[in-house]
Amino acid sequence: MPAEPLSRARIVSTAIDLIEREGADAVSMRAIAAELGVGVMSLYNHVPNKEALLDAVAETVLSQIEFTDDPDAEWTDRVRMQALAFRQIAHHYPRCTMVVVSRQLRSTAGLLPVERALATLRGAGFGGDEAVRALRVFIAYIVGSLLREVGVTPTFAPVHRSDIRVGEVDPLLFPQVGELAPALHECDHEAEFAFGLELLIQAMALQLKR
Amino acid sequence: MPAEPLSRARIVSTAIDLIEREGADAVSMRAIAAELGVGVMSLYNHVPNKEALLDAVAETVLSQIEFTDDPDAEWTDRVRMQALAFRQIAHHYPRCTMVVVSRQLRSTAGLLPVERALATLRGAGFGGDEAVRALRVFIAYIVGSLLREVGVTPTFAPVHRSDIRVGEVDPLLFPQVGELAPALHECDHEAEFAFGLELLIQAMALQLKR
DNA sequence: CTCCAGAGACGTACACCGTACGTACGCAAT
DNA sequence: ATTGCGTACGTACGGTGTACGTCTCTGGAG
Repeated sequence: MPAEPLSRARIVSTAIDLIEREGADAVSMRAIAAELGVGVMSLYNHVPNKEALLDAVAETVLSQIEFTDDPDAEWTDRVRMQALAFRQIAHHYPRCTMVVVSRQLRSTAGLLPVERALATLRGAGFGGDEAVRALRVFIAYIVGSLLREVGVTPTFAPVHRSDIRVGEVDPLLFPQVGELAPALHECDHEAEFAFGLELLIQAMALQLKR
Repeated sequence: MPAEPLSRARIVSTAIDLIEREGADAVSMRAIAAELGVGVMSLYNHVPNKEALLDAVAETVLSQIEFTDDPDAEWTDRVRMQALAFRQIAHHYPRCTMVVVSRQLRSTAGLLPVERALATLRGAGFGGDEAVRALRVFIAYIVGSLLREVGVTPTFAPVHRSDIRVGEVDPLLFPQVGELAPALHECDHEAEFAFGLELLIQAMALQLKR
């Protein structure tokens, strides 16, 4: 029973599964090897080290973004679509998001979204430098939003179960936080993301008319 | 030579130093203990575990934000000030930024900026839910920007030394990236941050007039 | 003064981590 | 038949966080 021959792809795939199932911290070479029913050191025949493996994880996740780009649509719609596509994979691989975002890739998978976004922005009429600046703003917002969404960053989302101790903050020291506790504790991630995205897109459009 | 008696504050402080000097990955209980000329397990008399220590690091850094808030100023100016104050400590403790940002604090130090921002926004005329939404957008943008700035997130900033191989990307696959490589490889972090921040503030102001 | 309790510093030990290195096996080319 | 290479694997080393037991010191109570 040769069981399938152990390949880089299979290793990366089970790494992703493991991250999604048990979290990024629980990923170890030993755990991955055990999952595959294989000796630990066998992994190193296909992957130079753990860092490279995590790069591959990021790349694989990133390459699954489904861009459905309509070249005839308004640039605002196209930018929105790209941002939402990005968010969608983060939603699909929530525990991998931190790994993806915190690792700069110079590979095709990493550069493709950048290329796409720059093309869209320049097609809209932005100059080269302007397009780069705009892209950076969008990326910052998207990354920040996704990190909140997957719970690494604060903002009181109900990331993990309740300390529904709403009244636990001192309302004398923190009157606003106290009063707005209900709003702070619930978060429709999709709506919040869309709100800020729309804000940015409108601001960009306004910027363009000058 | 009793050398000063080893306290939680001293531990946190040398942890911060160590992070800034050697990076967040290099921080271990043993390294901190060695730095203090102390046994490893002595640390646990003042800190329950490493997680709590990193929380304390985040809290300490956060508590050093200098808010110079002028209650008579325009709310736009006040929001800008708060965002810049936040960025400033990240600039002062670059290697700690990731630690600060990736750890949600329910403590005073973590809640104070939130309280402040909410008060400012509501004072400007935003409703409760609107203020929360606005704050979330700002936080997302700030967090995303800081992560780029300290080099954990991509975007081609010259975070570390050169692969000034500008021509290394295939200009056929990535014409935009190829053409805009110079712009992509240089990044005036402060200007970029200010640009997006202004964009957001203006968009918010526009949102307010309705 | 003695005595004793509590606190803090520390050493040892364990389980786990990434991975360098050496070994064993199967298949392709010589 | 022999050689060589690629792959799987075990062992081992130096690192990690921390549970536990021990030692020493200090500051009141008797």
